[in-house]
Amino acid sequence: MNPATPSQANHPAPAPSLHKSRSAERVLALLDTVVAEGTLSLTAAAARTGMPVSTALRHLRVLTDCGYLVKNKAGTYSVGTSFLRMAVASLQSGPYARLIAVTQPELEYLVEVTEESAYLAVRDGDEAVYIATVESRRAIRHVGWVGRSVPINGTAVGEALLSDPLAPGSRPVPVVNTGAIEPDITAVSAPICDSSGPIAALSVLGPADRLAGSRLEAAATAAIEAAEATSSTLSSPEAERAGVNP
Amino acid sequence: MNPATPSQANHPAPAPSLHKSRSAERVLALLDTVVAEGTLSLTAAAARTGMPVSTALRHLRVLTDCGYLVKNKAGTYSVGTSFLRMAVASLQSGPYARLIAVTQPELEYLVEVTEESAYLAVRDGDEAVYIATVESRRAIRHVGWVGRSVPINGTAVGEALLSDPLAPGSRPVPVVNTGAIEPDITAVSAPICDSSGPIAALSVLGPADRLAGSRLEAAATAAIEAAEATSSTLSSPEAERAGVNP
DNA sequence: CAAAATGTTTCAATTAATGAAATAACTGTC
DNA sequence: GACAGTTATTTCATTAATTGAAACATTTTG
Repeated sequence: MNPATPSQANHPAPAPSLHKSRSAERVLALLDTVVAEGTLSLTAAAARTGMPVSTALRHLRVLTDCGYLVKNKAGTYSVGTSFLRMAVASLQSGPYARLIAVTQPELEYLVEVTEESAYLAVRDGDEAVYIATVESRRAIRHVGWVGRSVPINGTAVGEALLSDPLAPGSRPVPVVNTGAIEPDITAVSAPICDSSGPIAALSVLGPADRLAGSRLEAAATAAIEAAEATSSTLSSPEAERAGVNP
Repeated sequence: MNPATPSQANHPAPAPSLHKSRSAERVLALLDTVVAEGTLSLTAAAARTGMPVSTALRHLRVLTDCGYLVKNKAGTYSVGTSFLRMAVASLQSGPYARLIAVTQPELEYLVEVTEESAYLAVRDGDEAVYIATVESRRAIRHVGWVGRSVPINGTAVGEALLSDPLAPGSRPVPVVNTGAIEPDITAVSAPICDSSGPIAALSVLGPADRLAGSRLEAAATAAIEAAEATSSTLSSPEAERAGVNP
């Protein structure tokens, strides 16, 4: 339904031997699909994941029994409260909690300076996922990419995440790209790094005709500044926290 | 590890016949446990979910192969980017997206008026889950309950979610409770309703000695006001949106 | 360095997942 | 309100796929 859906589940299973849990994978694929689509009927879910309806039904039942999905009166499935609980918990206390918290003010700063929407992205295999945003306050603005993922090659965020800031003499360079995913959208990205390299990236996204010239330069400067600020904040005090409990 | 963990997975399986997918349930239990704990070793995860290590390992591998979990160099597991993607997507475009968006300014209003932390909660079976918050700006404040769930009985949120605002003549009543979950914490809750009853609740949480007397009354008034504002905003224009695509 | 704990692999037994087909419940149409 | 079409649910025999004890490897601890 999405004309260009850059994300979607997984086909990472070329492993020949070694027992793999099929139903497990299937149940996860189902969950993923429903979350991605927001709402899905049984047959649609079965079709999307390529499994027989009866099997899909059984697995969807497991998911609803556990509260991860909810079956609305129309018979369709959507995310349930148990999944919500996990979602907020993972954002609140997972490994990315600090990253997201630290980034928030920087995103706000970027929006203030550039008047465009700012995003935080992390790497996911050969894709980059946008996991947080502060939207521009202008009428025309870039919205709704949180939760989306884009290829890591040929995009500004991707290049930022792949850049090697450890290479001697290399200063952080903003990556600018126009029209990689959608035409007329320009992206400026800068990497957030720890000692081992880029772990995330900040992106400013806006209309290509507006995000250009001196405004583009300003955005590039601001992005690097914000990303470096984030990097140093992250590396400074309490370095690693694994557990959740206070 | 949590002294009192009110949440946690599920034992909803009294069904005698009818094939149920065991590995599916197990993989979800594993995912849930890791998300709840933030970081977990193989043996710990196996113990928590009560399955043999070799089985847990196999399922954890499925989860890491799909990117839902990540295996850090220490050998422990934490949530991965694919799960993050789902998490933010579910908050951004799921059935609760509108609720959360509409509630945000109301939470901010509550914090402004009461100077205490404000939460949004929804029902999850016989529990209530806090899914959003705006924190008080005071030095002593209530934090960190997002993602947590509390029993629906004997708590302020719970009672708000159970209240019946449709009963003729009943005005919304704030529910106040002190020390239900933790001593010295007072909660004020008001239900957000649609035509069929409460669908969520707003809560103001603060230290019992501070959230009392006239301040408590002010909080109660504000909570009701905010909840009613949310209710009417939700019910007014575009009533239902199921799909995600623009 | 020995001992203990934790992580990983193997493999045969059999459980438990699978999916085609039959049935039931809707949905819309005339 | 009956008909065709679509979608959801149940059944059930087959067998593929999951399981877990135990052996082995690796890391941590004393």
